[in-house]
Amino acid sequence: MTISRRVTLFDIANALGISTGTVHRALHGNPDVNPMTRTRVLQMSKNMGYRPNMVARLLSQKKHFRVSVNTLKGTTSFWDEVRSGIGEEAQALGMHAEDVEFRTFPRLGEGEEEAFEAAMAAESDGIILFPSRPSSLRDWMRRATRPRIPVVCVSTDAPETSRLAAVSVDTMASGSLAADLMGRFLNRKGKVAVTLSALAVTEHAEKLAAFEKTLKSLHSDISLVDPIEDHDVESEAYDKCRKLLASHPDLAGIYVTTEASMPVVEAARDAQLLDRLTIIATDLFPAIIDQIRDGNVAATIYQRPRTQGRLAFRVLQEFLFHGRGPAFRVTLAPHLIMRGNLDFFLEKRASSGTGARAAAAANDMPSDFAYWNYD
Amino acid sequence: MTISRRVTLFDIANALGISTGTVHRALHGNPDVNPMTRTRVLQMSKNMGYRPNMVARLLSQKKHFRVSVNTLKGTTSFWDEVRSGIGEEAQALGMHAEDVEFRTFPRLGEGEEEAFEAAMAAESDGIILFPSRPSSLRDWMRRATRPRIPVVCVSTDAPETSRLAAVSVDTMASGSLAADLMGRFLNRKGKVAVTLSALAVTEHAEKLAAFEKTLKSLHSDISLVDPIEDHDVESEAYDKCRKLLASHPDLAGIYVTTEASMPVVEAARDAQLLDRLTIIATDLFPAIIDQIRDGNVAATIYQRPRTQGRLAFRVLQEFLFHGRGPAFRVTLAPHLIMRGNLDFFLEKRASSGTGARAAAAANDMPSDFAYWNYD
DNA sequence: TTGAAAGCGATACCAG
DNA sequence: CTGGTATCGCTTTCAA
Repeated sequence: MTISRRVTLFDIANALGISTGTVHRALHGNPDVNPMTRTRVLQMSKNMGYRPNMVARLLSQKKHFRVSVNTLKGTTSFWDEVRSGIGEEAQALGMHAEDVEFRTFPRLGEGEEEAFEAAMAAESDGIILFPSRPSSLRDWMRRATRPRIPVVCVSTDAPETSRLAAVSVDTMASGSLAADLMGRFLNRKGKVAVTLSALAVTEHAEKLAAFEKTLKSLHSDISLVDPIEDHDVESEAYDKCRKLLASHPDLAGIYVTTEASMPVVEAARDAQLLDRLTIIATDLFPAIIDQIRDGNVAATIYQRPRTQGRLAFRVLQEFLFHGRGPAFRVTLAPHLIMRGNLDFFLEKRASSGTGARAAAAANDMPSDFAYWNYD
Repeated sequence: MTISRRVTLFDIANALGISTGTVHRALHGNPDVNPMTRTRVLQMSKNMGYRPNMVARLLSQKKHFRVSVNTLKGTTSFWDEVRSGIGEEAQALGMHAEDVEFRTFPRLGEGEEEAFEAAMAAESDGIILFPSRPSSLRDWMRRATRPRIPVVCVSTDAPETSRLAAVSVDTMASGSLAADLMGRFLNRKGKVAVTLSALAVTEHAEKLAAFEKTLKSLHSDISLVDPIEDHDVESEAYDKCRKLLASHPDLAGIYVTTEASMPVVEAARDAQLLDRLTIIATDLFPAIIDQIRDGNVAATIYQRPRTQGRLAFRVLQEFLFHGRGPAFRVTLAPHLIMRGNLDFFLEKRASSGTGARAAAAANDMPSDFAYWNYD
């Protein structure tokens, strides 16, 4: 049996001898429809295997959403990548530049609220944001002018807010992978430490927990000292690391769960311990590249910011267009980058922006070659 | 300056006092248009910042493409994953099940041509296929009834054919990562081997080359013996491995670039060398899971078949809808799976199919929650 | 509670 | 070469 043409609203209406308007209303649970006709429509729709044509739906709804992207200013390449992932997906889905408004704030917790309120004031239909201070976000969201504006968190979750979803790396997988690698690199013995921003940050606590658990179960001869909290302050990270190395001169490895691996490297270098230490870092940024090349950092766990951005946008637009969700937590498997495969990542990343832009310039048309650079 | 409404074809036509038809033709390089009007249109379109509405375009084109997916039968979970990735993306993009026809062939080079011709006979608008015998594919494509049917290769490329694109893992990154890991796991010394299907297969040759190169540059004290070609025959892999282990009893590691890691494990076990050997495998399938759990396989380089499928579909549909391409080679960074993070991958994979299906069942509506399971 | 009809923004065909 | 118009499938008034 071959179904040649797709079944449309019209087909159902026709088969039932009613109008497409009624079919539409029945299918969408509109209260003003005779229960009798509703069941008949539902039945027929099922029989005929009706599936709505999303494209037609979008066109007729002529929805032009405006989304605000509130993230940290771009010195850290992480957020540049996130933004470019969002931009790519927005283009691929045919959104215009005017529809995506980027608002940045300079530092953790600084200007974040202003950005949020600017987004509300601009009547954004949805917000993608980095909740640098989850607890404050909670407050803003509660007393927001429009209470149910969909918010998607990137990189970090903001628990107990009414956010639509949170997109982040799979923290458990990250911590576990780091632990297993560490164990192997150290020949299954030695003493290791973990640094993180704060135990109160869910993601970091999870990485630590996973790291610890995997170490215990797979490499039980490796011992773990107390975690270091740097509170996102470079000097604190450095100082605490120096102290750590002083009190544990036999330390064999450090797993840095945040981007703050440079202070750790520097502390190790200043303590003359750098070459005895196996460092597993997180993410990719200019300064760490050389450290990987020089062999000071054994590996880094790449959280794929571009893909995080892309997913965040998809989740949001899925909700905006189809009302689907919430998707609570969307997690992403991290990539492992070592000296061996470092260059391939750098290449991929470099070709990315330009590739798409070149294509766009060539035909003077919007490009959605986003998939070129899928990582 | 705030642009309130999107500029449409009609706006341009209006501003110029001409019709939308002419604007459309001018914008699309139609030869039958006065060069004078064309430049005026192009100019105006640029000034007004026109960008086509993809949704409207799709609807008006009302193209119902039929694509054929020709892959290896599903005992290997690899191809099941590829197919499900294709299916997910097809759904997400609003295609119906009838529009994607899966044709499978039982073994390498067996029934492949029949599948290809069936696809042609069925008047498919595009084909996604695994070119198990690239050279034969070349012939079929040359004497195909319809000469320019777009073909996207998955997993392996078929060079010198007029294929639209090939989607595969980044072979260089894979080989390099394997090499660096191997070096670290072995403390930078020892003798290692590589197994592959055949040197004639580009992808395998590339993995080997990258492995060798990275070994040389990063771990020069590790020596590499001649590669083993198993020609996709399990017994050949086993036999050659036994021979290898007999002649090199001091072998410290093996990098298996193909899915055929079980014969290697068995050969090593039968030679009583399994626990002295560090094996780095490729991909994830039922049998290997236990080997990873038991510590017989140190790590596996996962080629993300589901994502390969997804990308293959996107490339094809991009071409079908917008005439874009070719994209020659689309590569994907591999994932590293070890004992530590194995369970997270299994979980992700498990929740995938069911998650989407559950959601679909729940609202009795098509689901495109593909992003749940982005890996 | 239902039907009829007007869009949404592009494509494509037919006249002129 | 260009204008006019039907069309794609769905949503959304406006009457009845």
